[in-house]
Amino acid sequence: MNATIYDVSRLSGVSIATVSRTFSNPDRVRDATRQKVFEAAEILHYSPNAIARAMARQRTDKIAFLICKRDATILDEFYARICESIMRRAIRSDRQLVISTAADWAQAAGTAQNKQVEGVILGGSAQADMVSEFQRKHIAVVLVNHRMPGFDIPCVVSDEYGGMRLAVGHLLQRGRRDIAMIAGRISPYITGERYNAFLRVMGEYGLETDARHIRMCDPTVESAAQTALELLSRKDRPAAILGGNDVVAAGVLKAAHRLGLRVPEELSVVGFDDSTVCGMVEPELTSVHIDCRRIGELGVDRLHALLNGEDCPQVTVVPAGLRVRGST
Amino acid sequence: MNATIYDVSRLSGVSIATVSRTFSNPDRVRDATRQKVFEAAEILHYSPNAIARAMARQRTDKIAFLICKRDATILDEFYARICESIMRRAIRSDRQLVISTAADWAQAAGTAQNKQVEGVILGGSAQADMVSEFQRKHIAVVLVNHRMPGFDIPCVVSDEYGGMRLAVGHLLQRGRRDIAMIAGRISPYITGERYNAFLRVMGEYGLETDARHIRMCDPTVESAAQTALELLSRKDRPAAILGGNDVVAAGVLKAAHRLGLRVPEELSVVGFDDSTVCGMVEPELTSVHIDCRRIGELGVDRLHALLNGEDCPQVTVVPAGLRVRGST
DNA sequence: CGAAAGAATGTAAGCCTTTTCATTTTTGCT
DNA sequence: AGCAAAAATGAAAAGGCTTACATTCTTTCG
Repeated sequence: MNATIYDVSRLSGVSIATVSRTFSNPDRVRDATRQKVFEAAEILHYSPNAIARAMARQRTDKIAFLICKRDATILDEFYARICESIMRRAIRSDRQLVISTAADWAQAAGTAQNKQVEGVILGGSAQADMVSEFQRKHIAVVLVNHRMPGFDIPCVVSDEYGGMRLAVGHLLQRGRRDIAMIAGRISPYITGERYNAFLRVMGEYGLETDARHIRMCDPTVESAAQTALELLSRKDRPAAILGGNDVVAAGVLKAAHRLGLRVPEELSVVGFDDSTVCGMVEPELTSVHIDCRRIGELGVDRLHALLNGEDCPQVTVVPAGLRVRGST
Repeated sequence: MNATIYDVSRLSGVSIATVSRTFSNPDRVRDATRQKVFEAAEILHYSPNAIARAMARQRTDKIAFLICKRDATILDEFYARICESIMRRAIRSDRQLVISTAADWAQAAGTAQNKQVEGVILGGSAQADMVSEFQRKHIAVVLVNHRMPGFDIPCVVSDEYGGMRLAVGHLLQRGRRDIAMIAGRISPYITGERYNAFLRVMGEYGLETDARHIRMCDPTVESAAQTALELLSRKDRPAAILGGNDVVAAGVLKAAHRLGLRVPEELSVVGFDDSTVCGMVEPELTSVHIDCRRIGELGVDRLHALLNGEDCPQVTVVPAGLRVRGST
């Protein structure tokens, strides 16, 4: 149906080898020849068949960003940002990016298998067995927002601890010592990381962390608001609440509003992710800035390094920042 | 490197044709044979090479969702939702989905070309020439959130007019007759559609639309807030403002807050899209609900219909709804 | 039990490139 | 002009699978 290299060869009067070279290695053919070939190709609307090419070369020059719906979803601005950044970076490279979802990681692996892609960026909590599966298939892997101790895989993560330190430090500066945390049930890795960071940082500042001041909730505003409501209705209510992410923090703001608590006068609220909602709520939300852009870029870079046989750091930690706004 | 059909053939003692059939047409081989083959495959970690298969069959069974960064981005919750829905629907089908971005449509077309995918769902404002390009390559196309009069392409869009009618009707019920609109510069299609719908609906209700009450702004809270500030500072300020989407509406809320205008008592605000921010702002935002989920599903369904040679409606309009919340 | 029909399997060609190696043409120099 | 070296080109094999067609094995039933 579509023109092939043979058609072009016939029309232009050169061999198929030369046609092939004209497209994949233009400076290896003479100017005049190249022109003849391009002309013929133009007439026939020919363009190389990527599949046949992949077949012959035994490589596709494709990489994938794999998202597992169970762990991460693009509906979460956090992941959407990473995804966006990966796209942006990949566009400028000589490898094509495909984004692929799957119901579960097993299916995702299947999708990526069979040399359809040479490398994958795994977003969300990958499992060890699936990573080995990839490695056995000689598919390069890098992890974003996740790490896998004991595995020989580059990963790029945000400095959750550093971010938490900034947040808590800032609250202390504002005179808040009685700090609670509501950890939204986001991806297991992030949730765990932030939770541990909180405990550690509080410990380092010599603050006690009342177990009742650490709560878990579903990652919805409503759930967060409910949880915050409980926390704030108690006599010994905290002076500040850290949300596991901005949605949770928005929920806290909501709860405060319902209780008539003024923010930041009577309660300080800090979120995580520095997403666009921070600027939409009232007061605007102080939030730990996660550099999703950088995470995505580095993810792509690491994968390219791996594929190019360059050496490549195992763990890359991207610094976090703090955007101070009206809620503290 | 990886096992091929030949290896399996050798180990299991059957011909490569039988191995092939075992994988792509299991019930065309005898039970005993199938088992032998699967066993051998298991041992060799064999799985069919998708590229070779595509080469032989002259088809990939892949479809793509193409996003052009210029027009649509996954960072916009609206598109993220559609994207998510497309993924969800595609997972359950027998065709694989790849999501692909490109700096511009030309590049996107290149990506999809060459029979790497059999069909594409185009998100955002596609251009006529690119669509013809696809058609010449025999790649099926469906449009989501866009239509292309005069072209033979199924498209699925939201009923923006119906949504607008609900919104304006609701405001009138609340006694607001002096209604302004701030159209965020979102995708050209959506922006235009909502703008036109506004004019038309206002006309139908016999309301005059002061040209000064229709504004354009960048799709950021700040820009929207600025624009709203101007609108609301005037002596003859409107009694209600329609935001072109929720982000814009959130900006309006912000402006109202700055001016000390109480919402909804002194100003009603309605957004578009019914995104998650609606529940986060104070007061919660009344918004026109766009059924992104359905749009995505139908997009996939239409494409499948097209590829299966079934007939397929040209234009599908998905009804919009109205979620009334505190801002009106 | 044997023939005919049907099911299972095998053979080999084809899908469209790339790439190695051999061959031809061009170039650069003396 | 003539020769070696370099550049351009061509012939052919390879890449892993599917599938039409031919062949062999099983059933079925008179």
